[in-house]
Amino acid sequence: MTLYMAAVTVDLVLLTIRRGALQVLLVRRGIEPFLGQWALPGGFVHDDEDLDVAAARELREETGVDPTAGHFEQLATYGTPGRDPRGRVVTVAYLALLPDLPAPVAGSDAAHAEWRPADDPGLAFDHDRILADGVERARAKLEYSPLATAFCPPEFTVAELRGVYETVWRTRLDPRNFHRKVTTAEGFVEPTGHSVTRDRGRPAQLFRRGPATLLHPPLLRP
Amino acid sequence: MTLYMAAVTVDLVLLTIRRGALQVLLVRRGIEPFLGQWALPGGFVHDDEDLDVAAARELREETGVDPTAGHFEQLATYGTPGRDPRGRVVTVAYLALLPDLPAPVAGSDAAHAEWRPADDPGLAFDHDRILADGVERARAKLEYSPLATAFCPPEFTVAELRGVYETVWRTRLDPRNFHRKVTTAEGFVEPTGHSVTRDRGRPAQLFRRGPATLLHPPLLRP
DNA sequence: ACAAAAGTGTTCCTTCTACACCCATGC
DNA sequence: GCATGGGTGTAGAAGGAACACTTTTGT
Repeated sequence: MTLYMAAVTVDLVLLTIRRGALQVLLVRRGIEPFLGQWALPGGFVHDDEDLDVAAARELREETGVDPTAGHFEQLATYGTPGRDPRGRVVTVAYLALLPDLPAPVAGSDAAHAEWRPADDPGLAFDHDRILADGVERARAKLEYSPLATAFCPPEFTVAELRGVYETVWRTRLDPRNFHRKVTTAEGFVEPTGHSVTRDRGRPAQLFRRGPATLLHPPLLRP
Repeated sequence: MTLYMAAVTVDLVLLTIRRGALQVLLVRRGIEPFLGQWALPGGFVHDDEDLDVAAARELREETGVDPTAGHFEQLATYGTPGRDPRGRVVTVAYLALLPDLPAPVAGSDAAHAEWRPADDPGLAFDHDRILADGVERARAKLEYSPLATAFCPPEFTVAELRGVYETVWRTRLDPRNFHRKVTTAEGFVEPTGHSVTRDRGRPAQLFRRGPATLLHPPLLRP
Protein backbone atom coordinates (compact mmCIF):
# COMPACT_ATOMS: atom_id res chain seq x y z
CA MET A 1 0.00 0.00 0.00
CA THR A 2 1.47 3.33 -1.02
CA LEU A 3 -1.36 5.39 0.42
CA TYR A 4 -0.85 7.61 3.41
CA MET A 5 -3.43 6.37 5.91
CA ALA A 6 -2.60 8.43 8.91
CA ALA A 7 -3.78 9.21 12.38
CA VAL A 8 -5.04 12.77 12.46
CA THR A 9 -4.52 14.95 15.48
CA VAL A 10 -5.10 18.57 16.35
CA ASP A 11 -2.50 20.57 18.23
CA LEU A 12 -3.25 23.89 19.86
CA VAL A 13 -1.11 26.98 20.02
CA LEU A 14 -2.89 28.89 22.78
CA LEU A 15 -1.38 32.30 23.24
CA THR A 16 -2.11 34.83 25.92
CA ILE A 17 -0.39 37.72 27.61
CA ARG A 18 0.48 37.26 31.28
CA ARG A 19 2.75 39.41 33.37
CA GLY A 20 3.79 41.44 30.35
CA ALA A 21 4.99 38.46 28.33
CA LEU A 22 3.59 36.42 25.48
CA GLN A 23 2.87 32.99 26.92
CA VAL A 24 1.75 29.68 25.50
CA LEU A 25 -0.15 26.90 27.22
CA LEU A 26 1.99 23.76 27.39
CA VAL A 27 1.51 20.35 28.94
CA ARG A 28 4.21 18.14 30.36
CA ARG A 29 4.18 14.79 28.66
CA GLY A 30 3.40 11.88 30.96
CA ILE A 31 4.25 9.10 28.50
CA GLU A 32 6.85 8.23 25.90
CA PRO A 33 7.95 9.53 23.51
CA PHE A 34 9.37 12.78 24.82
CA LEU A 35 8.41 11.79 28.38
CA GLY A 36 8.70 14.75 30.71
CA GLN A 37 9.13 17.32 27.96
CA TRP A 38 6.81 20.24 27.33
CA ALA A 39 4.44 19.92 24.38
CA LEU A 40 1.52 21.71 22.83
CA PRO A 41 -1.84 20.41 24.04
CA GLY A 42 -3.74 18.38 21.50
CA GLY A 43 -5.24 15.04 20.79
CA PHE A 44 -6.74 12.71 18.28
CA VAL A 45 -9.62 13.75 16.12
CA HIS A 46 -12.65 11.60 16.82
CA ASP A 47 -14.60 9.59 14.36
CA ASP A 48 -17.13 11.73 12.49
CA GLU A 49 -15.78 14.88 14.06
CA ASP A 50 -14.83 17.91 12.02
CA LEU A 51 -11.33 19.30 12.49
CA ASP A 52 -12.52 22.62 13.90
CA VAL A 53 -14.84 20.82 16.29
CA ALA A 54 -12.03 18.61 17.53
CA ALA A 55 -9.82 21.64 18.10
CA ALA A 56 -12.59 23.48 19.97
CA ARG A 57 -13.23 20.38 22.09
CA GLU A 58 -9.55 20.10 23.00
CA LEU A 59 -9.50 23.79 23.84
CA ARG A 60 -12.40 23.35 26.22
CA GLU A 61 -10.90 20.23 27.77
CA GLU A 62 -7.50 21.83 28.29
CA THR A 63 -8.54 25.27 29.45
CA GLY A 64 -12.20 25.09 30.41
CA VAL A 65 -12.80 28.14 28.27
CA ASP A 66 -15.32 28.79 25.57
CA PRO A 67 -13.44 29.30 22.27
CA THR A 68 -15.55 32.39 21.58
CA ALA A 69 -13.77 34.20 24.45
CA GLY A 70 -10.87 35.01 22.14
CA HIS A 71 -10.00 34.23 18.56
CA PHE A 72 -9.59 30.87 16.97
CA GLU A 73 -8.32 29.85 13.55
CA GLN A 74 -6.58 27.07 11.71
CA LEU A 75 -2.83 27.60 11.57
CA ALA A 76 -1.22 24.95 9.36
CA THR A 77 -0.82 21.21 8.93
CA TYR A 78 2.33 19.24 9.62
CA GLY A 79 2.88 15.72 8.31
CA THR A 80 6.58 15.12 7.85
CA PRO A 81 7.24 11.37 8.02
CA GLY A 82 8.91 10.58 11.31
CA ARG A 83 7.64 13.66 13.12
CA ASP A 84 6.04 11.24 15.58
CA PRO A 85 8.19 8.16 16.30
CA ARG A 86 5.09 6.04 16.94
CA GLY A 87 3.91 6.21 13.36
CA ARG A 88 2.35 8.40 10.74
CA VAL A 89 0.57 11.24 12.41
CA VAL A 90 -0.64 14.28 10.55
CA THR A 91 -1.48 17.13 12.84
CA VAL A 92 -3.65 20.10 12.07
CA ALA A 93 -2.49 22.99 14.23
CA TYR A 94 -4.91 25.65 15.48
CA LEU A 95 -4.03 29.05 16.82
CA ALA A 96 -6.02 30.71 19.59
CA LEU A 97 -5.50 34.18 21.02
CA LEU A 98 -6.98 34.36 24.48
CA PRO A 99 -7.38 36.90 27.26
CA ASP A 100 -5.49 36.28 30.48
CA LEU A 101 -7.95 33.84 32.00
CA PRO A 102 -8.85 34.01 35.70
CA ALA A 103 -8.26 30.40 36.76
CA PRO A 104 -8.72 28.31 33.68
CA VAL A 105 -6.16 25.58 33.63
CA ALA A 106 -6.54 24.47 37.23
CA GLY A 107 -9.91 22.79 36.86
CA SER A 108 -9.21 21.18 33.52
CA ASP A 109 -8.32 17.74 32.27
CA ALA A 110 -4.67 18.46 31.76
CA ALA A 111 -3.37 18.47 35.29
CA HIS A 112 0.07 19.46 34.17
CA ALA A 113 -0.87 22.29 31.85
CA GLU A 114 0.96 25.54 32.47
CA TRP A 115 1.46 28.93 30.86
CA ARG A 116 5.08 29.26 29.72
CA PRO A 117 7.00 31.94 27.83
CA ALA A 118 6.35 31.61 24.11
CA ASP A 119 10.00 32.02 23.13
CA ASP A 120 11.45 29.06 25.05
CA PRO A 121 12.39 26.24 22.72
CA GLY A 122 12.79 22.61 23.69
CA LEU A 123 9.31 21.30 22.99
CA ALA A 124 8.48 17.72 22.03
CA PHE A 125 7.95 16.56 18.42
CA ASP A 126 8.09 19.46 15.93
CA HIS A 127 6.24 21.73 18.32
CA ASP A 128 8.98 24.36 18.38
CA ARG A 129 8.33 24.93 14.71
CA ILE A 130 4.54 24.95 15.13
CA LEU A 131 4.78 27.41 18.00
CA ALA A 132 7.10 29.68 16.02
CA ASP A 133 4.67 29.63 13.09
CA GLY A 134 1.82 30.51 15.44
CA VAL A 135 3.68 33.41 17.01
CA GLU A 136 4.65 34.74 13.60
CA ARG A 137 1.03 34.47 12.41
CA ALA A 138 -0.12 36.40 15.47
CA ARG A 139 2.50 39.11 14.88
CA ALA A 140 1.45 39.53 11.26
CA LYS A 141 -2.27 39.53 11.97
CA LEU A 142 -2.06 42.37 14.48
CA GLU A 143 -1.04 44.63 11.61
CA TYR A 144 -4.08 44.35 9.40
CA SER A 145 -6.78 42.93 11.69
CA PRO A 146 -8.26 44.04 15.01
CA LEU A 147 -7.36 40.69 16.62
CA ALA A 148 -5.26 42.30 19.34
CA THR A 149 -8.58 42.69 21.17
CA ALA A 150 -8.76 38.88 21.41
CA PHE A 151 -5.98 39.07 24.02
CA CYS A 152 -8.07 41.49 26.10
CA PRO A 153 -11.00 40.87 28.43
CA PRO A 154 -14.46 42.01 27.25
CA GLU A 155 -13.78 45.54 28.53
CA PHE A 156 -10.30 47.03 28.29
CA THR A 157 -8.45 50.32 28.18
CA VAL A 158 -6.44 51.69 25.27
CA ALA A 159 -3.27 51.25 27.32
CA GLU A 160 -4.02 47.57 27.78
CA LEU A 161 -4.56 47.17 24.05
CA ARG A 162 -1.32 48.99 23.40
CA GLY A 163 0.39 46.62 25.81
CA VAL A 164 -0.74 43.73 23.61
CA TYR A 165 0.94 45.23 20.57
CA GLU A 166 4.08 46.10 22.51
CA THR A 167 4.37 42.62 23.95
CA VAL A 168 3.67 40.70 20.77
CA TRP A 169 5.83 42.93 18.60
CA ARG A 170 8.55 43.48 21.26
CA THR A 171 8.40 47.19 20.58
CA ARG A 172 7.44 50.46 22.20
CA LEU A 173 4.62 52.48 20.64
CA ASP A 174 3.83 56.12 21.24
CA PRO A 175 0.85 56.17 23.65
CA ARG A 176 -0.61 59.36 22.19
CA ASN A 177 -0.54 58.33 18.56
CA PHE A 178 -1.70 54.81 19.38
CA HIS A 179 -4.69 56.19 21.25
CA ARG A 180 -5.73 58.35 18.30
CA LYS A 181 -5.19 55.59 15.76
CA VAL A 182 -7.21 53.01 17.66
CA THR A 183 -10.11 55.25 18.64
CA THR A 184 -10.53 56.77 15.19
CA ALA A 185 -10.18 53.51 13.19
CA GLU A 186 -13.70 52.59 12.10
CA GLY A 187 -15.06 49.61 14.04
CA PHE A 188 -11.89 48.71 15.94
CA VAL A 189 -13.08 49.57 19.46
CA GLU A 190 -16.28 51.03 20.89
CA PRO A 191 -16.54 53.08 24.08
CA THR A 192 -18.58 51.52 26.86
CA GLY A 193 -19.06 54.79 28.69
CA HIS A 194 -17.36 53.45 31.82
CA SER A 195 -13.90 54.24 33.05
CA VAL A 196 -11.48 52.87 35.60
CA THR A 197 -8.31 53.80 37.36
CA ARG A 198 -5.88 50.98 36.73
CA ASP A 199 -2.84 52.24 38.55
CA ARG A 200 -2.03 55.83 39.25
CA GLY A 201 -3.06 58.70 37.04
CA ARG A 202 -6.19 59.83 35.30
CA PRO A 203 -8.89 57.16 34.88
CA ALA A 204 -9.01 55.51 31.48
CA GLN A 205 -12.10 54.95 29.37
CA LEU A 206 -13.17 51.36 28.87
CA PHE A 207 -13.76 49.96 25.39
CA ARG A 208 -15.12 46.78 23.90
CA ARG A 209 -14.34 45.15 20.54
CA GLY A 210 -15.86 46.80 17.50
CA PRO A 211 -17.44 45.02 14.53
CA ALA A 212 -14.55 45.49 12.10
CA THR A 213 -12.73 42.39 10.86
CA LEU A 214 -10.04 44.28 8.95
CA LEU A 215 -8.02 47.36 9.71
CA HIS A 216 -8.04 49.97 6.95
CA PRO A 217 -5.45 51.36 6.90
CA PRO A 218 -3.36 48.81 8.80
CA LEU A 219 -1.28 49.44 11.89
CA LEU A 220 2.20 48.65 10.62
CA ARG A 221 5.09 47.40 12.72
CA PRO A 222 7.74 50.11 13.20
CA MET B 1 -12.16 2.77 17.60
CA THR B 2 -12.86 6.44 18.04
CA LEU B 3 -9.66 7.61 16.37
CA TYR B 4 -9.73 9.38 13.07
CA MET B 5 -7.54 7.22 10.84
CA ALA B 6 -7.93 8.95 7.54
CA ALA B 7 -6.66 8.89 4.03
CA VAL B 8 -4.63 12.02 3.43
CA THR B 9 -4.68 13.76 0.10
CA VAL B 10 -3.32 16.98 -1.30
CA ASP B 11 -5.42 19.21 -3.52
CA LEU B 12 -3.93 21.97 -5.64
CA VAL B 13 -5.32 25.40 -6.31
CA LEU B 14 -3.19 26.40 -9.31
CA LEU B 15 -3.90 29.96 -10.30
CA THR B 16 -2.64 31.80 -13.35
CA ILE B 17 -3.70 34.70 -15.49
CA ARG B 18 -4.71 33.87 -19.04
CA ARG B 19 -6.44 36.14 -21.50
CA GLY B 20 -6.94 38.79 -18.88
CA ALA B 21 -8.76 36.51 -16.44
CA LEU B 22 -7.83 34.68 -13.27
CA GLN B 23 -7.93 31.01 -14.15
CA VAL B 24 -7.58 27.79 -12.20
CA LEU B 25 -6.39 24.41 -13.43
CA LEU B 26 -9.19 21.87 -13.16
CA VAL B 27 -9.53 18.25 -14.15
CA ARG B 28 -12.70 16.53 -15.28
CA ARG B 29 -13.42 13.54 -13.09
CA GLY B 30 -13.39 10.22 -14.90
CA ILE B 31 -14.80 8.13 -12.04
CA GLU B 32 -17.50 8.30 -9.41
CA PRO B 33 -18.20 10.16 -7.24
CA PHE B 34 -18.85 13.40 -9.07
CA LEU B 35 -18.23 11.69 -12.42
CA GLY B 36 -17.84 14.24 -15.18
CA GLN B 37 -17.63 17.22 -12.87
CA TRP B 38 -14.68 19.58 -12.65
CA ALA B 39 -12.39 19.20 -9.63
CA LEU B 40 -9.11 20.50 -8.32
CA PRO B 41 -6.17 18.31 -9.25
CA GLY B 42 -4.76 16.30 -6.40
CA GLY B 43 -4.07 12.86 -5.13
CA PHE B 44 -3.08 10.67 -2.27
CA VAL B 45 0.00 11.35 -0.26
CA HIS B 46 2.44 8.48 -0.57
CA ASP B 47 3.92 6.47 2.23
CA ASP B 48 6.92 8.24 3.79
CA GLU B 49 6.28 11.33 1.72
CA ASP B 50 6.09 14.79 3.25
CA LEU B 51 2.99 16.84 2.50
CA ASP B 52 4.89 19.56 0.62
CA VAL B 53 6.69 16.94 -1.40
CA ALA B 54 3.44 15.26 -2.34
CA ALA B 55 1.98 18.58 -3.41
CA ALA B 56 5.05 19.42 -5.50
CA ARG B 57 4.92 15.98 -7.10
CA GLU B 58 1.27 16.39 -8.02
CA LEU B 59 2.05 19.81 -9.43
CA ARG B 60 4.72 18.37 -11.66
CA GLU B 61 2.52 15.47 -12.72
CA GLU B 62 -0.43 17.70 -13.55
CA THR B 63 1.36 20.57 -15.21
CA GLY B 64 4.88 19.42 -16.04
CA VAL B 65 6.17 22.57 -14.41
CA ASP B 66 8.82 23.04 -11.80
CA PRO B 67 7.17 24.46 -8.66
CA THR B 68 9.94 27.06 -8.40
CA ALA B 69 8.59 28.78 -11.53
CA GLY B 70 5.99 30.57 -9.45
CA HIS B 71 5.01 30.59 -5.81
CA PHE B 72 3.88 27.68 -3.73
CA GLU B 73 2.46 27.53 -0.21
CA GLN B 74 0.16 25.52 2.00
CA LEU B 75 -3.37 26.91 1.97
CA ALA B 76 -5.50 25.07 4.55
CA THR B 77 -6.74 21.64 5.53
CA TYR B 78 -10.27 20.35 5.09
CA GLY B 79 -11.56 17.30 6.91
CA THR B 80 -15.31 17.64 7.40
CA PRO B 81 -16.80 14.15 7.79
CA GLY B 82 -18.68 13.27 4.65
CA ARG B 83 -16.78 15.66 2.38
CA ASP B 84 -15.81 12.58 0.36
CA PRO B 85 -18.64 10.01 0.10
CA ARG B 86 -16.10 7.18 -0.16
CA GLY B 87 -14.85 7.60 3.39
CA ARG B 88 -12.78 9.74 5.66
CA VAL B 89 -10.44 11.83 3.60
CA VAL B 90 -8.53 14.76 5.00
CA THR B 91 -7.11 16.96 2.31
CA VAL B 92 -4.29 19.45 2.67
CA ALA B 93 -4.79 22.15 0.05
CA TYR B 94 -1.86 23.97 -1.54
CA LEU B 95 -1.95 27.23 -3.41
CA ALA B 96 0.32 27.95 -6.36
CA LEU B 97 0.59 31.18 -8.31
CA LEU B 98 2.02 30.47 -11.74
CA PRO B 99 2.95 32.40 -14.87
CA ASP B 100 0.92 31.74 -17.99
CA LEU B 101 2.74 28.61 -19.08
CA PRO B 102 3.61 28.03 -22.74
CA ALA B 103 2.21 24.53 -23.27
CA PRO B 104 2.16 22.89 -19.90
CA VAL B 105 -0.92 20.85 -19.48
CA ALA B 106 -0.89 19.13 -22.86
CA GLY B 107 2.00 16.81 -22.17
CA SER B 108 1.03 15.92 -18.63
CA ASP B 109 -0.58 12.99 -16.89
CA ALA B 110 -3.98 14.54 -16.53
CA ALA B 111 -5.26 14.38 -20.07
CA HIS B 112 -8.40 16.26 -19.18
CA ALA B 113 -6.80 19.12 -17.28
CA GLU B 114 -7.86 22.56 -18.42
CA TRP B 115 -7.54 26.18 -17.35
CA ARG B 116 -10.98 27.49 -16.38
CA PRO B 117 -12.21 30.79 -14.95
CA ALA B 118 -11.58 30.90 -11.21
CA ASP B 119 -15.03 32.26 -10.38
CA ASP B 120 -17.14 29.46 -11.86
CA PRO B 121 -18.66 27.33 -9.14
CA GLY B 122 -19.91 23.79 -9.52
CA LEU B 123 -16.80 21.85 -8.56
CA ALA B 124 -16.78 18.38 -7.05
CA PHE B 125 -16.48 17.70 -3.30
CA ASP B 126 -15.92 20.89 -1.30
CA HIS B 127 -13.64 22.27 -3.97
CA ASP B 128 -15.72 25.44 -4.47
CA ARG B 129 -14.89 26.38 -0.93
CA ILE B 130 -11.21 25.49 -1.27
CA LEU B 131 -10.92 27.46 -4.50
CA ALA B 132 -12.64 30.47 -2.94
CA ASP B 133 -10.24 30.33 0.01
CA GLY B 134 -7.29 30.17 -2.38
CA VAL B 135 -8.47 33.14 -4.42
CA GLU B 136 -9.06 35.16 -1.28
CA ARG B 137 -5.58 34.27 0.01
CA ALA B 138 -4.06 35.39 -3.29
CA ARG B 139 -6.00 38.67 -3.18
CA ALA B 140 -4.83 39.40 0.34
CA LYS B 141 -1.20 38.46 -0.29
CA LEU B 142 -0.81 40.85 -3.20
CA GLU B 143 -1.26 43.68 -0.75
CA TYR B 144 1.65 43.08 1.54
CA SER B 145 3.94 40.77 -0.44
CA PRO B 146 5.59 40.97 -3.86
CA LEU B 147 3.93 37.71 -4.94
CA ALA B 148 2.22 39.30 -7.93
CA THR B 149 5.51 38.64 -9.72
CA ALA B 150 4.83 34.90 -9.36
CA PHE B 151 2.13 35.31 -12.02
CA CYS B 152 4.68 36.82 -14.40
CA PRO B 153 7.39 35.20 -16.54
CA PRO B 154 11.03 35.71 -15.48
CA GLU B 155 11.14 39.05 -17.29
CA PHE B 156 8.08 41.30 -17.38
CA THR B 157 7.01 44.89 -17.82
CA VAL B 158 5.41 47.12 -15.24
CA ALA B 159 2.20 47.09 -17.27
CA GLU B 160 2.10 43.30 -17.11
CA LEU B 161 2.58 43.39 -13.36
CA ARG B 162 -0.17 45.98 -13.08
CA GLY B 163 -2.39 43.69 -15.13
CA VAL B 164 -1.92 41.02 -12.47
CA TYR B 165 -3.19 43.33 -9.74
CA GLU B 166 -6.05 44.56 -11.87
CA THR B 167 -7.14 41.04 -12.75
CA VAL B 168 -6.86 39.54 -9.29
CA TRP B 169 -8.43 42.51 -7.54
CA ARG B 170 -10.98 43.22 -10.31
CA THR B 171 -9.98 46.86 -10.20
CA ARG B 172 -8.36 49.55 -12.31
CA LEU B 173 -5.14 51.08 -11.05
CA ASP B 174 -3.55 54.31 -12.21
CA PRO B 175 -0.66 53.32 -14.51
CA ARG B 176 1.48 56.30 -13.54
CA ASN B 177 1.21 55.91 -9.78
CA PHE B 178 1.55 52.15 -10.02
CA HIS B 179 4.73 52.50 -12.01
CA ARG B 180 6.28 54.81 -9.44
CA LYS B 181 5.17 52.68 -6.49
CA VAL B 182 6.54 49.45 -7.91
CA THR B 183 9.86 50.77 -9.17
CA THR B 184 10.65 52.68 -5.98
CA ALA B 185 9.61 49.95 -3.51
CA GLU B 186 12.85 48.45 -2.21
CA GLY B 187 13.48 44.97 -3.61
CA PHE B 188 10.15 44.51 -5.41
CA VAL B 189 11.47 44.53 -8.99
CA GLU B 190 14.90 44.99 -10.57
CA PRO B 191 15.57 46.41 -14.04
CA THR B 192 17.18 43.99 -16.46
CA GLY B 193 18.36 46.74 -18.79
CA HIS B 194 16.39 45.34 -21.71
CA SER B 195 13.16 46.65 -23.11
CA VAL B 196 10.47 45.47 -25.46
CA THR B 197 7.57 46.79 -27.42
CA ARG B 198 4.56 44.74 -26.46
CA ASP B 199 1.87 46.34 -28.56
CA ARG B 200 1.89 49.87 -29.81
CA GLY B 201 3.56 52.72 -28.02
CA ARG B 202 6.86 53.40 -26.39
CA PRO B 203 8.91 50.32 -25.49
CA ALA B 204 8.71 49.22 -21.86
CA GLN B 205 11.64 48.34 -19.65
CA LEU B 206 11.87 44.72 -18.56
CA PHE B 207 12.15 43.81 -14.90
CA ARG B 208 12.78 40.68 -12.91
CA ARG B 209 11.68 39.81 -9.35
CA GLY B 210 13.58 41.52 -6.59
CA PRO B 211 14.76 39.93 -3.34
CA ALA B 212 12.07 41.42 -1.06
CA THR B 213 9.62 39.04 0.61
CA LEU B 214 7.46 41.76 2.13
CA LEU B 215 6.18 45.06 0.83
CA HIS B 216 6.83 48.02 3.12
CA PRO B 217 4.61 49.95 2.92
CA PRO B 218 1.98 47.65 1.40
CA LEU B 219 0.04 48.24 -1.77
CA LEU B 220 -3.51 48.40 -0.48
CA ARG B 221 -6.65 47.54 -2.42
CA PRO B 222 -8.63 50.63 -3.37
C1' DA C 1 1.14 63.13 -38.51
C1' DC C 2 -1.32 60.52 -35.27
C1' DA C 3 -2.59 57.10 -31.84
C1' DA C 4 -1.12 54.64 -28.10
C1' DA C 5 1.49 53.10 -24.42
C1' DA C 6 5.67 54.34 -21.19
C1' DG C 7 7.29 57.17 -17.97
C1' DT C 8 8.10 61.87 -15.14
C1' DG C 9 6.64 66.00 -12.50
C1' DT C 10 3.52 68.46 -9.69
C1' DT C 11 -0.22 69.45 -6.66
C1' DC C 12 -3.31 68.27 -3.14
C1' DC C 13 -4.65 65.60 0.54
C1' DT C 14 -4.50 61.96 4.01
C1' DT C 15 -1.92 59.63 7.26
C1' DC C 16 2.19 58.95 10.20
C1' DT C 17 5.53 60.84 13.67
C1' DA C 18 7.22 63.46 17.20
C1' DC C 19 6.33 66.04 20.85
C1' DA C 20 4.23 70.14 23.55
C1' DC C 21 0.66 70.51 26.46
C1' DC C 22 -3.55 69.92 29.32
C1' DC C 23 -6.55 66.60 32.38
C1' DA C 24 -7.72 63.70 36.34
C1' DT C 25 -6.45 60.91 39.66
C1' DG C 26 -3.47 58.81 44.06
C1' DC C 27 -0.36 60.00 47.45
C1' DG D 1 1.76 70.02 45.52
C1' DC D 2 3.69 66.48 42.74
C1' DA D 3 4.16 62.26 40.24
C1' DT D 4 1.82 59.42 36.97
C1' DG D 5 -0.69 57.88 33.42
C1' DG D 6 -4.85 59.52 30.09
C1' DG D 7 -5.88 62.18 26.33
C1' DT D 8 -5.82 66.42 22.73
C1' DG D 9 -3.41 69.70 19.50
C1' DT D 10 -0.27 70.68 16.12
C1' DA D 11 3.63 71.08 12.94
C1' DG D 12 6.50 68.64 9.76
C1' DA D 13 7.46 64.44 6.94
C1' DA D 14 6.00 60.79 4.15
C1' DG D 15 3.13 58.54 1.21
C1' DG D 16 -1.22 58.20 -1.79
C1' DA D 17 -4.46 60.11 -5.54
C1' DA D 18 -5.30 62.73 -9.45
C1' DC D 19 -3.70 64.39 -13.53
C1' DA D 20 -0.81 67.51 -16.87
C1' DC D 21 2.83 66.59 -19.71
C1' DT D 22 6.87 64.53 -22.21
C1' DT D 23 8.94 60.30 -24.57
C1' DT D 24 9.09 56.69 -27.96
C1' DT D 25 7.36 53.58 -30.61
C1' DG D 26 3.87 51.45 -34.77
C1' DT D 27 1.06 52.63 -38.51
